[in-house]
Amino acid sequence: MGLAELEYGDPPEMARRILGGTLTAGGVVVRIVEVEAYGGPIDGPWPDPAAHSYRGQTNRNAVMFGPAGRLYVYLSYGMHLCMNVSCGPDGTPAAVLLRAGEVVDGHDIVAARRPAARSAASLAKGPGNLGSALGIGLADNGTALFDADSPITLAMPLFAAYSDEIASGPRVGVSVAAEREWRFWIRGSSSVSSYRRSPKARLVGEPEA
DNA sequence: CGGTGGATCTGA
DNA sequence: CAGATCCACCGG
Repeated sequence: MGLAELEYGDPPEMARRILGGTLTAGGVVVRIVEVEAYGGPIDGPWPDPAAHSYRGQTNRNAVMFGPAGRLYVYLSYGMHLCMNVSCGPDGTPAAVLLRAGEVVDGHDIVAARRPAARSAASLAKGPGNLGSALGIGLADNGTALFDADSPITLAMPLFAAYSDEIASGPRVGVSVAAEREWRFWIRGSSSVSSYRRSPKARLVGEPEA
């Protein structure tokens, strides 16, 4: 069963549902322990100025405007490939950014890809490292994650994490809508990335320095 | 802390 | 077209 067969919730709800799910790609299995929710354009149900889709559809973000359960890959800061799962109905962009995971299988493969990792817990810690751990490329953009024949698949958790196991806070690196607590992680996981507020982050109405 | 790095978007 | 921006990471 994929996202499309479930009833849709708002992006934070979909983000919570994905927590604890497992991503599989080329012999590597990762359990997702940290995510962020992103909405869409100003005239949609979840206006979100921090979302790539906020200013409308472009060639890069087109996947988020399609059906749910597809992988949206983008290049961040010129060097890191980050992964999102589209989670809105077809035509209504919303996405969940996959920020960190615990490597469940394929440690050797990941270790070879991530020589800089200093511990097992940091192999897929942080969105760029997660993409690197799974060997994701821009060519994987658009992959149908709930198609068993896809090279990359996402399995939803059999049981949703209890809400007292999930913590939330402001999104990382987001300079607008910083008051919105749309980042979720599994409390106690050592693979959750360390929080860094965007250097430019301001709450709505907060005066400019 | 600073250096690194490239696709993408915006507005001339 | 050039310039600004961007949902980071690493080493020191």
